Amino acid sequence: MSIHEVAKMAKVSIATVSRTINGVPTVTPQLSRRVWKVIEELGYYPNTQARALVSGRSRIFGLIVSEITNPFFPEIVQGFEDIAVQNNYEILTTSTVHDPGRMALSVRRMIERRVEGVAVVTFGMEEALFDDLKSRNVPLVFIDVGPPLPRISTIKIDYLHGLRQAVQHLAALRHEKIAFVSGPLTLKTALARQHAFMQAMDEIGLAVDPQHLVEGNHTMEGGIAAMQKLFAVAEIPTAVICSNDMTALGVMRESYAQGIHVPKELSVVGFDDIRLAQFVIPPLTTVKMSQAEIARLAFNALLTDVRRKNPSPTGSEYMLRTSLVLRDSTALAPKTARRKKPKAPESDAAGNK
Amino acid sequence: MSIHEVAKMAKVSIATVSRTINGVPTVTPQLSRRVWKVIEELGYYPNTQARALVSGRSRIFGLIVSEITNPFFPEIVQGFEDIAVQNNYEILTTSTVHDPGRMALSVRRMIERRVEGVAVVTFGMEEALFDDLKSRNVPLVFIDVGPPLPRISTIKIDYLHGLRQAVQHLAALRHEKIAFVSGPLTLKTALARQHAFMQAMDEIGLAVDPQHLVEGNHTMEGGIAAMQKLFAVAEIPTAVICSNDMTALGVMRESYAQGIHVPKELSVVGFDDIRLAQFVIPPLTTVKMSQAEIARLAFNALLTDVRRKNPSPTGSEYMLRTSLVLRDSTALAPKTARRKKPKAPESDAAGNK
DNA sequence: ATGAAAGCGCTAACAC
DNA sequence: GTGTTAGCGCTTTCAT
Repeated sequence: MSIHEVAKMAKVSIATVSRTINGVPTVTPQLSRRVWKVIEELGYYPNTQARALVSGRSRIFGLIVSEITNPFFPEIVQGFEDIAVQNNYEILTTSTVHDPGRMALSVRRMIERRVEGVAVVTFGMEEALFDDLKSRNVPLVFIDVGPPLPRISTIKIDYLHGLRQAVQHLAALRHEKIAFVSGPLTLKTALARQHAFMQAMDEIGLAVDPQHLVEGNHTMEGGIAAMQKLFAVAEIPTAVICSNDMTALGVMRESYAQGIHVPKELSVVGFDDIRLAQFVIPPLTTVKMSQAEIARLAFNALLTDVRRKNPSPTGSEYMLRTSLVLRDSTALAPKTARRKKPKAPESDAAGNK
Repeated sequence: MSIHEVAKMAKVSIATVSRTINGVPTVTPQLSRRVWKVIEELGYYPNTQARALVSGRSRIFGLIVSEITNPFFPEIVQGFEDIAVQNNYEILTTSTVHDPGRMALSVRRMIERRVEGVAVVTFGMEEALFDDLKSRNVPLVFIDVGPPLPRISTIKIDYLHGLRQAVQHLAALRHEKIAFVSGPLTLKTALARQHAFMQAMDEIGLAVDPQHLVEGNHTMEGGIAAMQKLFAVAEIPTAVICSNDMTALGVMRESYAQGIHVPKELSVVGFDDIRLAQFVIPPLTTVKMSQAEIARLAFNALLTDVRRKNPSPTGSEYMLRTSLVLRDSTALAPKTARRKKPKAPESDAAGNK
């Protein structure tokens, strides 16, 4: 079943069928109707491969994520698909699972399928992996990183805005000993978050105890470990801001295990605002970095670039604001800072004082 | 950059280049080396659209899921991608977000891209939506449902096996009043789970109090609501099995809110074993329905079907076992069944007795 | 063992 | 306004 059958049944040339489908205005309404009728009857759908081949436009955008099973990404994938669908684009999603080999393979798959652009939403990456894409002038969009090159867009995240709100929110609740659990400091984005936190603290004249700066790894386990470190130091914090929500969940979990009540004894703030943040107990106060918005910005960056005849030589930049979402994991600082746990082990520390 | 450039540089015909790439054995090793060398140098990647067009095989499988943002699905998507990559298949994932319109659109997108097969992993669906696919003889694989038609495979889930283990596990812990929170009973899969539960209870001679059978909706909110109902009845259960993990999380959350300790006062069992089940507090005992295995079975069903010349007239069936995973949300039944909450409202019921 | 050529289904000149 | 035709990049006969 091809355009030819439609043409034959409608008694027109294949060119007319093509024009009808593509809405070329020269086609007589009468003919157009006839053609559409046949198309419906036959249940004809154009072959996109043939279209792509002849037009040189695949109408596919690639989306590379770190790992689809990380709760941060599905919302982005969904958002990306939603907009793609509206624009008659298909989306080729690949998950690199933090494996450089898979990443390289992703790029290869993208090229083989002749995607028109690629959105790269990953934690950390080797830029060299994208050389094949760059040399082919495939529009690219990155988060936070990306050289000022033509056909390369960057979505900058304004970490400071949300983190400043978080810090000031805690300060308003009389917290002074505010800890920060970072992500892996090899990651630029993790570093940027930590810097933003430091700056926000500095702005309101709050000192950061070096012991209150601990490195996590953006996982729940990392949060648990970080929490253990934090509560082993002399001066225990009354609030902790985490570099991402999974870390915050880990901190909350460990707090629960240690019988430390959140938020009464410890305020916890996350970052990202993954869906799950609403559902944990207590619902997590966090800095929202809208995944839907990232998807939208990334898609539009690509679309804009594809349509552009002469790409700007310096690439394009987009900005995403972050902002605090208040939920129930933060509260007024306790009057007297909690001291280190008594050494005597309790058989049941969980939840009961 | 096309096969022609490679041919020219290697001083062979395009046919030879094609044969080399496709590993046709007639090509002289010497020529083959020459061609491969040029391919490397040029960074040439074959155009899959052209390949698909001429060969009639797109090397794409479709994967339709209910919603990628539901924690149940990402693991399936990842598993599917992993196997697809190994087999040089591309995967076109679409998320229907429970919208029949989006579902219809999904099917359309699949047809337009000429996928070679489609795996449908959704909660409930209108079979009619797949008529277009069926009439085109596109291999299909469904979970649990699916008519015995050629080119249609079904993955049957053995709910009973895991649920029987769950029930017997609880019985061994001296539980007798075991409640069940079902999914929406309009869903065949939800119904099947409930039936399996009933049967498992029946097998060991345990009666199910009708008040202990409440309908949820496979969301956390549904679990919360169900839990409230369950603890408003005269005879309060000591254990509750949930039709899926999200429901179980809701039940646990509401237990926490009501100050009911899990597992000391209430044992909770989930179903699915989503990744998150390991991370909640306490880690959830649940019936595992391996998402990776579903992905594997579905992909292989499709691959098998694609390769088959004469499809079996009755379709194929695959079976997936479920089995209990023990974690910390189940424990010995309390000696004396907890009674209904005292009417006097407590300002702080959470966690403290 | 290799090359020439037909053709997959479509779009876009170009004619009329 | 509509039809004819030349490819798009590849695979696959069919010759040689």
